[in-house]
Amino acid sequence: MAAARARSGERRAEILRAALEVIAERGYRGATLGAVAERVGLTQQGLLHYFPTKEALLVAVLEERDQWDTGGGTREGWRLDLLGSLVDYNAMRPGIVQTFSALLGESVTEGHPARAFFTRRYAQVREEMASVLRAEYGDRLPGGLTPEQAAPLLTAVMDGLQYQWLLDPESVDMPAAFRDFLGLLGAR
Amino acid sequence: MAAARARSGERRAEILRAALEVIAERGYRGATLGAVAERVGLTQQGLLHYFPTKEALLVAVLEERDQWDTGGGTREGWRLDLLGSLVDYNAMRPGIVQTFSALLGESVTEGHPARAFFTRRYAQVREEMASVLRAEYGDRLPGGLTPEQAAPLLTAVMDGLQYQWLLDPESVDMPAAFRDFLGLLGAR
DNA sequence: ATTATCTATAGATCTATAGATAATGC
DNA sequence: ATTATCTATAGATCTATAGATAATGC
Repeated sequence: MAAARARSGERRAEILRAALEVIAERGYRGATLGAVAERVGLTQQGLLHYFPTKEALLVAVLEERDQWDTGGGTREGWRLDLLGSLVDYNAMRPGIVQTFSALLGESVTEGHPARAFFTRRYAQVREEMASVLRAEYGDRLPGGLTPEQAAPLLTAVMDGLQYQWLLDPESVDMPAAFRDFLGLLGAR
Repeated sequence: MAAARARSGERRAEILRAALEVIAERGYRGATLGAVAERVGLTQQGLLHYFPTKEALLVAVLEERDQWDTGGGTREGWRLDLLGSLVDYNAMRPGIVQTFSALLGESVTEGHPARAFFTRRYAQVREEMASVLRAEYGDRLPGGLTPEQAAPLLTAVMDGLQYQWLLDPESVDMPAAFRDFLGLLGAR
């Protein structure tokens, strides 16, 4: 069959895309291998040929998502004014934001396979944020905080706004609110 | 049996406590009626005598939790300096925070029974926060934002810090970080 | 009578394993 | 040979319904 001509790498990418959608809709625990398989025209058992367990599929989704989040590059090179644009960009991708937010919420439950991933990720994001802030402002921001104090707040605002926005996009202007916060950090 | 002497109201309260624990550990979708029942020494079918469906149990948990969150009273009467204490208090109740955070995360998925609850709740919390801020500062906070601009940020910081703290309590001093943020809002 | 619980069980799912079959690449 | 898929199926669960039994409150 012509469709079967797709190389293995493409098939895996298709599956990851489908998994991202299904997780956005139902979370990881609520997602089923069957639902993901159906979206790519495979049986559930056919899908297990590419990812041997449901957990392996989640891990692959997380690894890919972490790259997307940084726009392909590292967060290392970021500048503060790019953060606002990142939030603009996220506001155009509700599906991705929803996958991420659903997984973050689930990850605090016991034995969740994404827990270690998120713990590690946040430690890293806080460090990178602090370093971006230090590059911009030095050891003390105009608002009075140190980069290390501001970093967890910056991260918290991004995540917290995402939930409010996902639940009620009409009422919450996520990018504007985030810029308000950036203004607060940088106001002298 | 002596244990059977507990009145129906007490039994329901026991079940709600157990449900809160199980949801903290596994989320709503991951929680099973059997696990909740076991904790109160009932069979799964016995539990369904008190709450006819799993969803009815969740709704009851949410209603009770919303009261706890306000410390028993309304949020209406709050003053800004009490918010810091609320976060101190939350830092002593990781189980409750975890239940709440797990449900919030799940609630953005499709058809989740807590979704309407959270949407309503956040609209209300933003209004109440704005009104607290207006009572304290008038139409413009020292940091330069209006109460309506600051309210979603305040809410976002609380929620976002909770996730970072649940994932890594050693690395995140949630109450201190929240006070840093309050300082930012109120700094002239 | 009503309330509290239990046993039995139907009816749905879900993940993962086993093993067959067909196509692809040497 | 290896890769891609499929059918069959084992083995676990899970929610919810039906109906019995025992205790409680009039």
